[in-house]
Amino acid sequence: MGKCEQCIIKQFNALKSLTKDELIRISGCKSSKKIKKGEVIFEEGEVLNGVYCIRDGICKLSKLSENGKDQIVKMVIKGQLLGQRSIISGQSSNLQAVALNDMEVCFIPKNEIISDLQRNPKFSFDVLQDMARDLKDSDDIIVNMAQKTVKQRLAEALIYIQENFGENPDGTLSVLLSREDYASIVGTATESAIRVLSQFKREGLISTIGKFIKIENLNGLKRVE
Amino acid sequence: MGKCEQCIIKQFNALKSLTKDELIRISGCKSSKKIKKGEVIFEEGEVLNGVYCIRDGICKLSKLSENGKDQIVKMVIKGQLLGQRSIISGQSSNLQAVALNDMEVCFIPKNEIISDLQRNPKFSFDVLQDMARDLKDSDDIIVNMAQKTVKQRLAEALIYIQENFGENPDGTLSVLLSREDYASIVGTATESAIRVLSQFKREGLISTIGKFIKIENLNGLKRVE
DNA sequence: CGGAGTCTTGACTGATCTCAAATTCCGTGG
DNA sequence: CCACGGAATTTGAGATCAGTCAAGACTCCG
Repeated sequence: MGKCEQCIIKQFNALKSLTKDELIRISGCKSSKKIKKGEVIFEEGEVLNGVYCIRDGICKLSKLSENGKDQIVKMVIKGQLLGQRSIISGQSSNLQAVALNDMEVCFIPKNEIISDLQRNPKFSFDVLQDMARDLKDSDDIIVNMAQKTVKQRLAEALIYIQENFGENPDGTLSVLLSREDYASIVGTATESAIRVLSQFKREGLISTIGKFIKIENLNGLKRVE
Repeated sequence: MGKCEQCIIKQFNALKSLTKDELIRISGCKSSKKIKKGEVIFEEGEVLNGVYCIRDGICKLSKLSENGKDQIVKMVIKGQLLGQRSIISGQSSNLQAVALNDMEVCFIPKNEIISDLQRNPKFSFDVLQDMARDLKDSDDIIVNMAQKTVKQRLAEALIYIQENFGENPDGTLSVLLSREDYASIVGTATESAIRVLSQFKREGLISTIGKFIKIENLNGLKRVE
């Protein structure tokens, strides 16, 4: 099992602010896990006993709305922490986490994290900054959901995915999402998402290679109204 | 000018976790301010030099969307802190703050807050918990915006306002909002908000006393589909 | 008694949802 | 290697929801 002190992944999240001693202690009680595509990491309402440090892969965080549809609220990627919010607030998770591809994660028990939060102000401030960023992102999403059309939201989602999750050698988006996932991100019916994607394709804004989507005209997508 | 050490308002926010010495220091450099209804506390994009502790009144936090409409993201009430997110992330504010009624606030300079955050883990953890709660609220709002109808969202907004901001002796909602404000909360056109409110009134779910709204049938509102 | 601003209602248009019916894709078993 | 069945995707058509524009009513204030 790897050692946290030497793990490069921590550079990308708040764990980098822990001291060497703290990392060694965490290293001793963490557990590594492999999670397969489609597997549930935790359920909505589940009490989390720790946080996950994502070493590889991507997962979606979603919430079931009263009308029975899933809404994807956030996607978490390699390098980031998962479950911090629930651990900090002490509440059960308000979201479900599902792997979007094969993942490798390290599970760090709740007590370790909490005690570091209360003892290491630098670490705690770092987590605070992460959450401040998340909060700003959420505000933006709220405004988009409330004020923009499905077409605009889908265009922005595609751009966001390309910019944040990267692309394959052939230029296609590296994250493979079903049409239903796209609909869940945008907050619309699956058929509506499909229709808009078809339209983008007809207009030459995107193309498809197998099941993968490739952005052909970034500026065009940005200008969608 | 009042002393923070003795101020009861701090019971309701993270400032309660500061030590007596820290409070005395803050008390020495804070400034009290009165803000009139409708006045702008800070603009979107403005760099904040501190946080506001709200001693009395309510304000709305909104963001201008690209289509020119304001979206209210959150309302902040007596007892809560305003501007923490921007101070922590070090970014300019992503929201505009406008007083919804006459307010009394204390302004605490940025440096004081930051230094306390970095030195007092209990305070820092408290702020962390506040933000964790805000984040959960935001998730819920995203799902509602994406999946619920205008009618449902407006019904929930009315219930939220009653539960969180209280009511006048005659049972009307104590916060007086314009129809445009309601539309901005729900994320819809002013006319749509008006129409739905009229409908609620016809159906006996709410009534109006002057410009004030009174909830007549709470269960009815909860059952709106 | 005028505005100016807010509120209300009507009529129309466009966006989105839903239900239904093809069509394509893909893994499994023969 | 191919046929088959189920799932995902695509398209169509009609119904519903919500946005826009326009006009009139109401309120507040000087």
